[in-house]
This record gives sequence, structure tokens and C-alpha cells, in this order.
Amino acid sequence: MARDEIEIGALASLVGYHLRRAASAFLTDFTAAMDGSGLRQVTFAILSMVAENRGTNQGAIGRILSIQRANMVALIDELVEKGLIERAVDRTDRRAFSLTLTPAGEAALVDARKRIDAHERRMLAEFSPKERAKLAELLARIERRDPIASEDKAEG
Amino acid sequence: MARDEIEIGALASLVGYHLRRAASAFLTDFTAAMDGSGLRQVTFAILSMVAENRGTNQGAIGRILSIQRANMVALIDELVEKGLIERAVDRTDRRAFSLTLTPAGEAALVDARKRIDAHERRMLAEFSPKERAKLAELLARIERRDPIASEDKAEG
DNA sequence: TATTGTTATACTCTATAACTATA
DNA sequence: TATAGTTATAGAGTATAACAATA
Repeated sequence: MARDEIEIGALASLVGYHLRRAASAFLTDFTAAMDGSGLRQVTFAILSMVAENRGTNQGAIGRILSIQRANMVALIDELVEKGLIERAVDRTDRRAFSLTLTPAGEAALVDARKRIDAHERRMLAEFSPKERAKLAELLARIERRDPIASEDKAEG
Repeated sequence: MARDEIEIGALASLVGYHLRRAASAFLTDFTAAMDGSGLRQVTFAILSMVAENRGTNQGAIGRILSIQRANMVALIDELVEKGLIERAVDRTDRRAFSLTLTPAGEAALVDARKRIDAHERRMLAEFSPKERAKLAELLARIERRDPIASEDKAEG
């Protein structure tokens, strides 16, 4: 093994770099924690959203989670095929599907929450409750920022 | 537009969810900020590493940035083809390539840093210097955590 | 025997354009 | 005319296995 005593240097001062690395570390551990459950980050998020917003359609969920309509199709298909959610034609809008959890979906969600709580506890083991709350708050503020696209995307 | 008054509910309490969203927001704005520069998050990171660790090989850089050896090949090719870095057979290890920045690479890095500094200022506009430092510190601590894989991956 | 760089490959994720059926 | 869902597709990003040259 050659000497790996290289420094990240300037990258260390970039919040974006650390965000990328931290999110990647979380994804890796999340995936390991969910092994055998049949759920991933995205599908868990969708399942969780359906559970708390019974009857909403996939478009609305995709909008909240920033998932393209086109990409939602396969994701919902996946959850339906696993028997975790059900599609039913919406009563007030026959273009849309009303989504609800099946009993198996409820059970899967309970199991997933247990796994994920353990995963978060593991990743944040050295964080005080105060630090954890602070981190969540700072991150939530970043999410709300508009990207450059909304400012000057008119040219080009 | 159907009513989108749905809540993220339980997801709101998950640091992993916010990390994912925040990293995604940063990526979007980063990409827009680098438009026309020919650099992306990964290639900028590599360029930055080469600049601060002249002569190191691609394996060492990949190890630090968590990029697979196999995937480094195309990335280095890309930077070489753009004339930003140069490969030279390592004097002490003829298997390896010693990487250095070209003058064009130096210039590209200066330009990139300007764009990225503006990007970070924009994304963290409402953050005090103290908050920004706190965020970077908390994220850096997450990066250092070992994934579940290192604990109990022995069983199938 | 281990490591550097390489090729080939495959799977996931994300983004866009165009279609249909409803509204 | 706009929206919900769909299909097809393409580009990133990421992961593994196997090989040649060198250590």
C-alpha cells in the first residue's frame, strides 16, 4: 500500500463536500439496515407518505419528495407488486389513483421504522439530543432554499 | 392542481431524510453554478485533490474520495482529455501514474473555486458564520462513522 | 501473492419527451 | 388547455469480476 498521507485540503471547507459524504454514509448504513426488508430509501419514504396521507395520488407524493411523475410509476408498481400498497381509481378524479396501505404495508412500515430508528441511533451515537436537533434544523433550512434555476434560467 | 396539503410527517424526524434532501439541493445548485465549466462535483473534487497532492496516483485519490479504482479510469481520462491534468509514469512505481495539473488545470481550478464559493454563499445565505461552521463540524463527524458493514456482515 | 491501472458489465438513479385519458 | 398516469429512453452514478504489468 503506497503512502496515502494525502490531504483533502480545500475540500474540507466546503459544506457541500461534507453533505455529500455524510449523505453517502447514511445511505450505505440505511441500505444495510434494510437488508431483507425489500425497501430502499425512496420506497420507504413513499410508503411512509402513503401511510400518513391515505388516499392521495402518486403525483402529489412525488411532488413532495421531488420524484418525477415518470419515475413514480415503477416505484408504485414495485410497492403494489410487493403487496404493500393498493391503487384504486380516485372517486373525484378518474385520471388519478387513490393510494392506501395494505395490512402487509402497515406491518412493513412498523418493521422499517424499527430498523431505521436503530440505524439513526447508530449513525448519531456520538451526538447529544441537542446536536441531533440542531443538525436536523440546519439541514431543513437548506432544503427550503431555492436553487439558482429559479433566478436566472431565462437565458441560454 | 389537486390539493397538495400533504405532510411529510414521520420523515421530518429523520436526519437521513434531511441529509438526502439537503445534499440533493446542493448538487442541483452546484451543477447550475458549474454550467459551462466542464466540471462536476466529482471531477472538481479530483482536480482539487491533484492540485494539493501533486504527484499522487489515481488509486490514492480514489481511496480518499471513496471512488472505485475502476471508476477512476474514465474520470481521469476525462480530465486528461480536457487538458486539465497530466499522467506521467511514477518514478518509484512503474505501475502507477503520477498526476499533476496543467496550467489550464490551474486556471480551471481558480475559476471553479470562484463559482463554488458563490454557490456555497448562496446556499448558506441565511446561515451565520457560526452556524455554517457548526454544520460542517457535525457533518464531518458523521463521515467518520463506520457503516454497519464493519460490525456484523459475517452472517448471510 | 498483492497492488495499479484497465476493460467490461450491470444495476440504480435521475431527467426528458411524447403519448392517453380524463378534467 | 392543463393534469394524472404512462412508456421509452438516455445519461449519470456506483458496484463487481477479471485481466496485464509491476511490485
